[in-house]
Amino acid sequence: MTANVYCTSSSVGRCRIMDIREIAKRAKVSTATVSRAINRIPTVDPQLAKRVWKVVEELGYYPNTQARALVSGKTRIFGLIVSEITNPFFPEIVQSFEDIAVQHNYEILLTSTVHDPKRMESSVRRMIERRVEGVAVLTFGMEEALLEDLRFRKVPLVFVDVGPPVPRVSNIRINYQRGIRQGVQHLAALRHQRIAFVTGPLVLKSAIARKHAFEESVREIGMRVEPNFVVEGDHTMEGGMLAFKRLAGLRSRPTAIMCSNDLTAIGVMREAFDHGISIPRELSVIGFDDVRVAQFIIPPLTTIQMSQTEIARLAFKALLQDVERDTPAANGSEYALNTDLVLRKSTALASGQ
Amino acid sequence: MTANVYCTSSSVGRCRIMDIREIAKRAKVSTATVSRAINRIPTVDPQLAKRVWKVVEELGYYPNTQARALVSGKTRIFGLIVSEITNPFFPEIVQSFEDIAVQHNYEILLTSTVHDPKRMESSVRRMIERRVEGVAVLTFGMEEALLEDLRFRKVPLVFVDVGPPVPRVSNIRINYQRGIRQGVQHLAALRHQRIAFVTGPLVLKSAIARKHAFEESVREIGMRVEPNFVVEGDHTMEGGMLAFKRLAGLRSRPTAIMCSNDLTAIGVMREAFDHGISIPRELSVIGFDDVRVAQFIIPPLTTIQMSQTEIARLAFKALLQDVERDTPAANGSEYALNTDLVLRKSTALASGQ
DNA sequence: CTGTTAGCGCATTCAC
DNA sequence: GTGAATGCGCTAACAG
Repeated sequence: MTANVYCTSSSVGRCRIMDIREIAKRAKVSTATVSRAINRIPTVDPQLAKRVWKVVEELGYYPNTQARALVSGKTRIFGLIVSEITNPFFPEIVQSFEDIAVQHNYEILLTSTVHDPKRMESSVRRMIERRVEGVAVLTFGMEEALLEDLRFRKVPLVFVDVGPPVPRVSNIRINYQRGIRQGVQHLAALRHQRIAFVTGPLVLKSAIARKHAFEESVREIGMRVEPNFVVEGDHTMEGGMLAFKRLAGLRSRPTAIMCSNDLTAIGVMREAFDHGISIPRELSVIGFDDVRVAQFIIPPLTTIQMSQTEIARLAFKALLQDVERDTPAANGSEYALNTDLVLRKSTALASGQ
Repeated sequence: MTANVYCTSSSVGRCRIMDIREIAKRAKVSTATVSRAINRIPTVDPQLAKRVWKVVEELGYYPNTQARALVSGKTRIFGLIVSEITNPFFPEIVQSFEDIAVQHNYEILLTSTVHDPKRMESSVRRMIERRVEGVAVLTFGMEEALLEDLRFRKVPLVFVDVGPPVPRVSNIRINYQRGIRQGVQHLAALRHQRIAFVTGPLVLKSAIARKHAFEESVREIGMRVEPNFVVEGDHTMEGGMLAFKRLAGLRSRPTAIMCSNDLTAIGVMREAFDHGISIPRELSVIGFDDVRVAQFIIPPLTTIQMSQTEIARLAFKALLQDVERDTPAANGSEYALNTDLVLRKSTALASGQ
């Protein structure tokens, strides 16, 4: 394809890109016909359509999406708000989301809040300004105030895990209990009596939910949760290291540690290594998320999987459904997502027994 | 801020968002004045400006960027093409790039090629359709054909590392030699005689450049490169594992392995672990990139750092400069970026000596 | 089935 | 310093 442009003498050194009129002129049809041909409206005469496409190809013409959006009211952009793209949990989702978006001719407006309310606010503003047709919120529990601005504008929303049960908002509910129960029972079966849990930042609903799931799972099997064994982390590797230090300082140390996410687990393992503690021989560790790198660290991390691909798929589906429906839609849809333990090499029989 | 909208009876159940006319009406000024006020044109009467802003705030009005772009010809979008967002090297760049973009009121159109020529092509198409004002290409060496389409449309481009020296294209040249030489000399100082190198995919110019830098550095200190010790990887952890298997199968095994990127190094370490080989006691490993997780794996990875923040900063700067210049710009700018060894715990004295 | 026409929401001429 | 009018590139009525 030769991407031709034509230059007007008036525009010094600046070449005007083709517009629909130029295509129409060269194909000897009206602009309306060009528009129809390009949008593959079936009622257009195949002869003409072919002529149009020929010119389009020859000149490397690409419709101006801004103009298109302006008149049609459809921008074909979905917003994607994540807490931080540098958390390895998110890139997989972004990738999958993009894959699907490309298939559906949608574009993505990706913003991250970096846990900063100001950035959260600006994210929402950017979404509104660009007139996204829907927004997937993957912050796992930040301010719901933001939501109001979007909801008010009737922008379809899908929340992962933490969405409030308000009308017109879809939710992907995650069954934390299932995977975490599997983890706890796995450790119990390995004769661990002293199981610790490093939480995420407890301002996040998802972190609270995981903590509750842990406590519930422990109680289910007739054990009690030692308060000292539940320490707050922040879902970073540094936080995991800090948490381990606190745990290591205890008189009676845990023989197993479950973590609210994989980064935390990696930090815990790293700090344990610095303390000369061998994993899994002296300490069992279980993560959460199953980020890609989890299977490559040493030892490979036993963790609880939450399918990133599936999250992306469901989120996109929810948004697309809302957009394609012409009736305003009474209630958002609800999706459920399971979590499951995946066994690797970071757990073993409790040593002291 | 109360994001008011007004509903017309004609639009059943659908509320019209404010437009500039509605603001003008309520502020009792013309649309031109509203436009000027919003764009902070200094010649507008402060009284009127205040009146306009008051209404804007009250109604939660956000200008329609599509319309704005259409008339001004400026979309305020920069494209960012990466090879794959799931490679932990990129999220940091994306994050930094976004941070800067937000400051400058730019939006990012992020696309990944996933090493697929089709996706590369569609990336370029998406960029053109959305009329981005510039594109940063961080694929480290994919087809340059794509470039033509953009270059032809006079879209400012900045390449990292692999840009051809064509007019109107900026480049961020990376000094691989510097960091890799440091790595090689570090290993030599540790008395390693048998140093292997796991390359990236050799279709990538950046991978070739790293390999050359390695070979050159080895020769510089009077050693020769054992051909068997240079094996091709693919910049993934799986590739690293495979590469190590090949290296482990050699009669005379290397005592140190340098890798073309950190993922490869992590794969190598992982496979070495499976072979019961202890790092760094029996094998020294050096990575490249210094991704965040490198400092948290066990043992912490000695690697060659290439500042992701700096890459993002330079790329954005190059684009912005091109955009703000009104004269078409003869030649793109050239930037240089250094690489440096960062010592951690994955290297040690050669054991067999 | 095709062409003509009228906006989409805004920035930017021009008169005033 | 302000307002009325024009057009950015395209789609959707409508008329033919």
